[in-house]
Amino acid sequence: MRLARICCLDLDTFFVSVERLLDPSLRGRAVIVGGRKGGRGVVTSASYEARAFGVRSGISIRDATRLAPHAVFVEGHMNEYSEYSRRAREIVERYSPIVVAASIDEQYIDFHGCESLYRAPGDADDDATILRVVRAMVRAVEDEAGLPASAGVATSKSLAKVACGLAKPNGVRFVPAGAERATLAPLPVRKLPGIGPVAEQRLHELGILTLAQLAGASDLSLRPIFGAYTASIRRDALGLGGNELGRERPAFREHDPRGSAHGTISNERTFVETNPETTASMLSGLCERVCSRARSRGVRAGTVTLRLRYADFDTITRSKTITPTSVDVEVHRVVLQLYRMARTRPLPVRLVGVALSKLSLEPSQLSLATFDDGERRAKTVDAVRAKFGYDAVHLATTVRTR
DNA sequence: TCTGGGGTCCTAGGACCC
DNA sequence: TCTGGGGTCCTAGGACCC
Repeated sequence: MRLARICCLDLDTFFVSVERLLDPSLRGRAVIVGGRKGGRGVVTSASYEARAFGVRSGISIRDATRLAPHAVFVEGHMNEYSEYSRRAREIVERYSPIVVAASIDEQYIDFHGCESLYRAPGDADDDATILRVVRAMVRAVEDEAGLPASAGVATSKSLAKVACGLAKPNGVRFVPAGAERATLAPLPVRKLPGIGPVAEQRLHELGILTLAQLAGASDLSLRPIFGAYTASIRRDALGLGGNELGRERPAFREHDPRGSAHGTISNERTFVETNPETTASMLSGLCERVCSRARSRGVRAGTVTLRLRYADFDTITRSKTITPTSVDVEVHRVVLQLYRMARTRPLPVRLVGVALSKLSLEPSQLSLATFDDGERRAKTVDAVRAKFGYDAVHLATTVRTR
């Protein structure tokens, strides 16, 4: 028997909320996080007052400036966001032991089996119990961490997220077992997680506008759009998706002492290329950054990828499989090699990026003898940085520009 | 919508091996 | 020298999410 026990909790306009905690004078005003007024970059979070003027996450700061010139523009405080995210999570963990962070402002909570723990005389049934508890949890996040939140509760992870979207702002939406299909049917296809602008466009071309139409479409018509996802997209459109919470996002386990060999470590920078030296220095700095992060996670990279975006936005990647390493100079050597291969057009670049993947765990920290000279040098750099800060040491090829 | 930065996962062709 | 077919790895690109 499926029960509505999966909860998606999302912090409303999270970055804006934190900025308002740091500076209470921002309350009630149009606030846009992402960059200085009129500058480069995109909006990462906009208050509802700013949204009233058409400002959305993802649009350029320039456009946001045009739409809402009266708004307060802030660049953002990433370290504070992580700290507040952690606080919200601690509160949520009091309500269920099964919590998975999907991003800095979104968590999934499994309440299966929690009914008897929370049952109270006034509750009409177990659903009522869970709904009451979720409301209390949302209130606690708001009261104790100062962060307004919304929540959706449903039988599957996908529908819980959709329900959370319907609950915004600052609400709770409960979709009981049996009501899944009716809840999803009238919604535009774009509301379903996994359907982005490209799939939306292609579905529209087929005359498929709602999730009811999507659920009824033939496999043959959906295959070219969703490929391997076809079956799961259809299940989600019917509200029959799975109730597993999935993996914790690795970005939140950077300093996990156990280490995680999963995923990718990447850094990229958009900049104005004034001369070849700026680009060379940028690449060197990115290599240092990703390698430092790899070492802090206790992993080595088996693949190095260079990413390069030209001024016309054409983006290419070049990658190379290597003997696993986390040593800056070794990664840097490969990156320069890839850069020489990739940089073929006579156009300025606007972005460079370095990614490490095919990660493998380092041997035990105790056996220092297993590290080669490069690795021992890198560990010394890490020790110096731990004491004096990241910028205390750099490769000679990384020229400080700030 | 003239477009930041961090990720995940899928596709598809070619190399290489058996 | 030409002929299969399958498996796996590597590489490049792209959709999507927050």
